[in-house]
Amino acid sequence: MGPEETGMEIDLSLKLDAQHEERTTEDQDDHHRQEVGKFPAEGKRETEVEEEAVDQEGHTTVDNSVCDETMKTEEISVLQLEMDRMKEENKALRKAVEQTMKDYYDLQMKFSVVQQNIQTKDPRTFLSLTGNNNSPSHEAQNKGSPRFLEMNHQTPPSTAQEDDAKQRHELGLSLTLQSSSTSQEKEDEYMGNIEKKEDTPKALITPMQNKLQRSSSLGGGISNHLSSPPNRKARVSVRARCEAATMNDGCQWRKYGQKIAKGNPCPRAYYRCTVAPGCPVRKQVQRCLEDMSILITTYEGTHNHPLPVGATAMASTASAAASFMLLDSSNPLSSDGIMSNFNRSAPFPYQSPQFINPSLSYASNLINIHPNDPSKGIVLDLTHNVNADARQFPIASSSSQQPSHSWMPKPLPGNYIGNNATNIVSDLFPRQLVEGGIGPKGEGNKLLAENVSAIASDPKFRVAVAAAISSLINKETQTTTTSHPPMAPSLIPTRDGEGGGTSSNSKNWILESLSTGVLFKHRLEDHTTTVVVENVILTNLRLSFFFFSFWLFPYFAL
DNA sequence: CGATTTTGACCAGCGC
DNA sequence: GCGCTGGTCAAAATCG
Repeated sequence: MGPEETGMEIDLSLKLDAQHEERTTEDQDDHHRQEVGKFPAEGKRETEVEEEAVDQEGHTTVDNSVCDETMKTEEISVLQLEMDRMKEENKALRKAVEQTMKDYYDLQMKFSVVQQNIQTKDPRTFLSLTGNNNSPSHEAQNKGSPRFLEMNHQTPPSTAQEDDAKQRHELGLSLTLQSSSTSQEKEDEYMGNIEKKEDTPKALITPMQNKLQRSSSLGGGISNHLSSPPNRKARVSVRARCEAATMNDGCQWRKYGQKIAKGNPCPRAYYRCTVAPGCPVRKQVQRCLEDMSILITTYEGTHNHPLPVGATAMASTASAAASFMLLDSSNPLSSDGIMSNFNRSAPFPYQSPQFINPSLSYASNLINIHPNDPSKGIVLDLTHNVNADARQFPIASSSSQQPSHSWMPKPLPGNYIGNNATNIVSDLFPRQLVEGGIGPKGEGNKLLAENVSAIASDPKFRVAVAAAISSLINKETQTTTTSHPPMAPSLIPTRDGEGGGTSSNSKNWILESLSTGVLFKHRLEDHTTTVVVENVILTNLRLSFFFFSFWLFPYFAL
């Protein structure tokens, strides 16, 4: 598995070989000494032997026995020479291996020192997806020196296709390293760092890979590449406006306790999952002190059962968020290389989002690691209302370099989460390209704006995206073209009577699954708008699934 | 009557 | 060691 193991294997085999060779050599030497007992010196050189033979020949009469003996001696000498040469070679190899091992351990030491330095600098981490944080509360939370988890899209599109499999393989490898480390020491170290009051038996915690696979079997499917993380409880807080006592997330919960927590007069309720007996998942529900309409739900743990359809997305989100937690560099795990691998192999859609487009402030309001206590996990903030605050659709266009459109014309009253979801979609696919067969620039912009608005509000687009992501995640990479995106009416809510059949605008979505992404073609009267969702999905299935489920979650939650 | 909720008791972790 | 706090347990109450 790991380099350590490989190294050990090599080392071991060579040592065995060496021992074997040495022993054989010694045996043969002994044998040689016994057979050719009259040679006084060990390892006598061939010339010397020959000389001696000649000397003997010169002084004795030709005798058959002597002749045989001489031939034998020559043969043995040749063998001995061969053995000497092999010994030398073996010595050199052993030196090389020792040097390699030494270098490896040196590097390992240096690496851990570097990791320690990084960790001691600032334990606070803020995970930002898109841009600046406009929320005052968030600004306050982010005071100090938060360390940004930059997940840049560093792979150029041209090489992305080629590197894709490699990258995923690499990611998988790094995760495998984590989950199946043979080093008991590392495991102990890790177990000491994770929540010490883990009351769930290890065996009960389902590896995320299995879980995601199960989830995907319900929600559209995800293939492999998701290696099991170590047994760490996922902990995700969701802030959402909700009038009811608890958010409907699709799972069955049973209340088992209630407490008045310090600092908040609203009681905190404790629930456990009752979908399957022994399911370790818990959730805590508490109203926000500042705004009683906000319900803070904290999920913890991993389901040990297939999820009800409605719960799939949320649970997947929790799982994926948990995997984000693993990327938190304050986490001991990341010191083993997940993060470095992740940075290398899992490019994030935005190039240093904080500095590229400050207006892309949305998702940073949505997802962050608990600012005061990273151990509390990830906070998904779904409470922000959507207003037309110049939220931009991050696209490039053939007719306009910087199109600026409000994403959704009107927020749906009382449906904050749904609106957010819509925006999430825009943030999820930042590399979308819209190529319109549009005329002059000004007019083009206008048309483009209309198109984009239409696209944004088209439930079919969501269906198409969902189907595409499902199929991609589910794949066996489909290279064939699928016309008319498969409908998933149960997943995507219809709005204003739309959905299901022909949409009101006679929109026609064509979905093509490309090796580098997904292509959506949309015919609106005489233009065809093409939306390409590139690479974002393919490059990192974990991220993609997180986004995917995050995007769909609000539909289930309502 | 079984499932669920309520609620006081209990326990463990943590800081002083 | 003690007190505080968060989390869980389990018996009683309630609900459908």
